[in-house]
Amino acid sequence: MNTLVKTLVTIGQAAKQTGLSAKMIRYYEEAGLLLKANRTDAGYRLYNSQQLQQLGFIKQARALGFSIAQISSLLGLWRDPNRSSREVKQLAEVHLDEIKQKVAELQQMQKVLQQLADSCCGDDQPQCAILDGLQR
Amino acid sequence: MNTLVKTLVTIGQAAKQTGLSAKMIRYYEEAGLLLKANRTDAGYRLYNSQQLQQLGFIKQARALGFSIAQISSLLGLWRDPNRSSREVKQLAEVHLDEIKQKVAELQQMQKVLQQLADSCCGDDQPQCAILDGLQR
DNA sequence: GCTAAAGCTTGCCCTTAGGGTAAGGTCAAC
DNA sequence: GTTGACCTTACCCTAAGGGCAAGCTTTAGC
Repeated sequence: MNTLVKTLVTIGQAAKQTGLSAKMIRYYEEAGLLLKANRTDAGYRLYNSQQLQQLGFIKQARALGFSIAQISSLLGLWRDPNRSSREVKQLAEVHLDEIKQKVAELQQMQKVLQQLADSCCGDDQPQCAILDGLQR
Repeated sequence: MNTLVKTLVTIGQAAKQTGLSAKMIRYYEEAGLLLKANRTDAGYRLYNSQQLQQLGFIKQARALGFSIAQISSLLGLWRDPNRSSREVKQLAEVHLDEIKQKVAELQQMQKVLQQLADSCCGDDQPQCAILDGLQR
């Protein structure tokens, strides 16, 4: 028994282990985030532990709202031993600004909508402050 | 001169007056928010002031983040003299909850990402807390 | 050894709310 | 009469996958 044998798993196993769907994994490969996976003679994709780790990286990055394009850049830096953390931080801060922007927009919507809702009686009458507010 | 003549405008004029694009107006018509617009003999769409008002309504609602489907419901209530403001308020509060949900998700992302960025030196070295955090 | 179920493959259409472009008809000004 | 601005429909594109179908492979049970 060779302990150096890499344990290879099919896409379904990889999905289970990473918490992604098989569809996502194929999509990430097609999008160029992952190198083309090795295949069995029958054409089944096989993943080793390093590739599983990459998939985990992608999952975490997606969970933080990074786009596929941004993750592509992040992975490039991740793999690059000559990277500077400055580059990574720049990418992160660009995304952070995007998030802050979206939060601000949504909060503005929320504020206006809340005001409209608060001034609407919500009773049986047709008169409605929300509709009036939208008509303006 | 008949002051009752309805002033009709083409789609380009309607776009200018409402701040929408002609493409949006056609899209809203196709999506069923608007009745099919009247046409000139040449097939140009024509809008009267009531239709312009509806377009304004749609624009306000979109600005508050309502989806096309939600706006369809809102317009239905708007046109219905027998509506109750309760129904309108319910729709608004559903959407308000969606917004609050999104804000919460984004703020959670923001928080985590900010922590990672704060712990990243952002210098010339390859060691990077952000990449480490994503790898986890 | 046979068969059924589960797993894998590719390919296609669907989602939101429009943007972009093309090919062609129409209108107004010069 | 022609040029330029405006209008029409039709088609493809976006982001990040989900869902489904048809067909091949592997595995489990008998």
